Amino acid sequence: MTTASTGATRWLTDEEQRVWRAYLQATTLLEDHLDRQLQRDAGMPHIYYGLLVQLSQAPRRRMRMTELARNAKITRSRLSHAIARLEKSGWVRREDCPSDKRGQNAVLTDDGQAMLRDSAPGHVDAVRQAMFDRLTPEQVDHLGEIMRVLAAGLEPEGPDADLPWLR
Amino acid sequence: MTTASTGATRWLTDEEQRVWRAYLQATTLLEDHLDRQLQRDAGMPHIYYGLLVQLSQAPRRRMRMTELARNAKITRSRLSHAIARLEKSGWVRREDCPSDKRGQNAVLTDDGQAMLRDSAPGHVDAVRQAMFDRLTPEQVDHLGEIMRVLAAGLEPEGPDADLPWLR
DNA sequence: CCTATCTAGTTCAACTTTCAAGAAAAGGTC
DNA sequence: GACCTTTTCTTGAAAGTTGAACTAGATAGG
Repeated sequence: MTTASTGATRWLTDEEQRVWRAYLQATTLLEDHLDRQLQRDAGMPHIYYGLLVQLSQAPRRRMRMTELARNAKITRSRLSHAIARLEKSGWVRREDCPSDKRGQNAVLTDDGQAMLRDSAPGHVDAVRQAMFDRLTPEQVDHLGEIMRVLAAGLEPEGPDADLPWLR
Repeated sequence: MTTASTGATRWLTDEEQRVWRAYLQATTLLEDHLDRQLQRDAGMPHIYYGLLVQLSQAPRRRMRMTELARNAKITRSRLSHAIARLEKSGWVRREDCPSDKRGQNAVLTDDGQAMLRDSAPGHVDAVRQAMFDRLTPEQVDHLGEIMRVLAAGLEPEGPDADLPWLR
């Protein structure tokens, strides 16, 4: 039920406002921190690094553009630009999809794989220091469950739902 | 203790990887969702909206640039550009600080206040639907505590620490 | 087939963010 | 006061993102 249907806004309680504010601050700071760490150590923003990680875990280190965009929760437009940039840096190359002439595979190059191998330890350290070393095991469990719920709530639901990242 | 000092990387466990992945997906989806909601309903990205909210809650609806940047966890450069844009839209104006001739106050205009009043219900609804309506009260408590810990861990510590958002 | 529609991916322009550099005022020291 | 450092804020260019428009190939119905 939304405000629009009733005319009565359910404002956030003081406690909810505090939680929301803490959420915004923590996520902003963490994103910024990791962007900076990876820009320094791997020469690319965090999200680009995430794309390479996905490719490294995919069969034959390659993935269709749309599937990669869907996994990373970004639009295809954004992915096109990102892959173009990563291609220029030599970490990824494009390849025509054999079974669908419209399709492209993004392929992690050997250089890309080597770069990941070299920068992964530093990145894992950064993530540990920022998150896992600061939380109790119970808090990690809770966080995982909470984030799964939030992510599920923001996924498009029906088969005919308008998928934001396909625009 | 970091990998760099010992040579042994403490990789993430499978469960930690799942939590990390869920965190990245949820935060990406939520940020994206709210950016889109506010771009549609208020004509600006989420972070700009947050700046106006801060101003609306400040005494006399104005705040020094540096303080606003610090609260919003963004760099002063980014804030300068953002305020320039909000000024062009008429929601904010700049004002010289009387006590420090280097300083500027960002002031929420009446138009800005009115815009906030009109768009706040829709935004609160969006936040509720995405987060508070999906979590149990216990989960909200846990989330708040977790986010406070993470934010605190990413704040610069010493007085001489290099403050990212002051660059 | 033929046509209409859908899907995959790219491109362009407008906008936002980042980083490095710089102008101007404040503060500290002698 | 003269000098040096720090703080405040802005600027400009490069990089990244967005949303709409577009091309080309796949798909479905007649």
